[in-house]
Amino acid sequence: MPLVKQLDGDRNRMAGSASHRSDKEQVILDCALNLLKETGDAGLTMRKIADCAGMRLSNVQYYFKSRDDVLKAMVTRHVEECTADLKRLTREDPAPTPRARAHHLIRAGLSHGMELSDMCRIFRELWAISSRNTIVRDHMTGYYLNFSALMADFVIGEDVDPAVHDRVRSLLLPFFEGYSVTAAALPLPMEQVADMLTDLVMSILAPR
Amino acid sequence: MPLVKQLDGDRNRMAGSASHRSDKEQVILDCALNLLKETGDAGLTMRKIADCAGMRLSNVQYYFKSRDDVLKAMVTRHVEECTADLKRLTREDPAPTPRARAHHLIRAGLSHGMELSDMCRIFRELWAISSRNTIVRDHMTGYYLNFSALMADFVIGEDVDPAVHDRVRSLLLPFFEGYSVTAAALPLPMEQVADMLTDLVMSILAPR
DNA sequence: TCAGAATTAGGTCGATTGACCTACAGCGTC
DNA sequence: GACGCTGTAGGTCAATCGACCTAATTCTGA
Repeated sequence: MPLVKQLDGDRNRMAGSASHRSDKEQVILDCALNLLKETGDAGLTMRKIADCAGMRLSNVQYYFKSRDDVLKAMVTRHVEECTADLKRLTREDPAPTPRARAHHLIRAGLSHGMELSDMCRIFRELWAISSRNTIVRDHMTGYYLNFSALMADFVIGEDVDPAVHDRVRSLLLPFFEGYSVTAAALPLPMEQVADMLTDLVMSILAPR
Repeated sequence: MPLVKQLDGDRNRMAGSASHRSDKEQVILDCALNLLKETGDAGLTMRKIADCAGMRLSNVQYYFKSRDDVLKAMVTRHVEECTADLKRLTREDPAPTPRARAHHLIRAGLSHGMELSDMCRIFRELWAISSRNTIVRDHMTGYYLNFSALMADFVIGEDVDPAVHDRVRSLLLPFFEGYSVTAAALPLPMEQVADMLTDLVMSILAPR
């Protein structure tokens, strides 16, 4: 049941992901993420985390000796999960053509922003925090680098012209993130935006 | 630099020396915006505002009776200034072709995000706050509606096919906002992203 | 079985916060 | 000269914060 930190280092060595941390640590990070989403950076306090997790303040501080440690671990886990979500999506859809794959990916990406999902709320907080926190900023940048490459791989494969690959990444990543904060102010419904963006991706793949 | 708030009705107040009040209010809002940018929502406190503005806490509270009132006034003023900036930009550039105007606008828009400008830092904070604050969210949505329409007007004029107008807005606005948080993770330098985005806008104007 | 490590309980501490309050100076008006 | 309003000063208040501390308790491995 318990077994905590000694194993942490061991597991983390392997291929850099998905380490099994203790149950309590997971509960703490769950609560921290939830609090960040609901109340923002200012509302994310050690006491509220303890309250939400059903433990004492000192116990939370036993697992994470400072608030900043909670933040770091929380961000690390969150971006890993987002990456895993994308990988799952790309494995699920066997669409045969680049256009079909692009459209499927784009619809999924935009629908997150459309509904102001939990994920988007969390990212808004992380963007703000990353303005002032180098560690969070580095995690975000690394996540985006990986995420955008995975998207382009899915849509057009990995062995096409690298310049085309780069352009697809440089279109999809900013657009997805920006859509999540501007969706409510756009004149077109999501479906039409998705169609337009799909067309734009295709125009990159086959320039006139 | 200021010139924004004059129109809000403070002038035609009965008591004399009404401009005194306006001046102090502006100083307070300047300090609040600066604090938001530097220290985030959590670091924006009434006492720090007073400290920065060189007045007593009670004096700040005389002009804005609660922290939330400061926030509202600050956001109102900020989005007004950003809109004025865009209008200035569109008036300055007399480029004759849609492509030249689009490129000029895009270069300006992306360069903000590229350098993590003050404006971008503030918007990151506002996005986070707007997840939990209806008033801020409404101000942001209104700003984006107006801003994206101004951009499309500038690039293609106001009397083209409304569907084309809507598509240009729906491409530029999300991309600009998203670029400001993903620029560091994109494989292409800003210039190439600007060229690509310009091409994409033109492909919307003249579909094959 | 039992020493020591892992975990939990229950505080204390100084610092900071927003809201609120009273006092008072300067001013124009009645 | 009394009054009312604006603006400023200075302070109180309960609430909350992160960090830290000590002691008890539970678990584990030799």
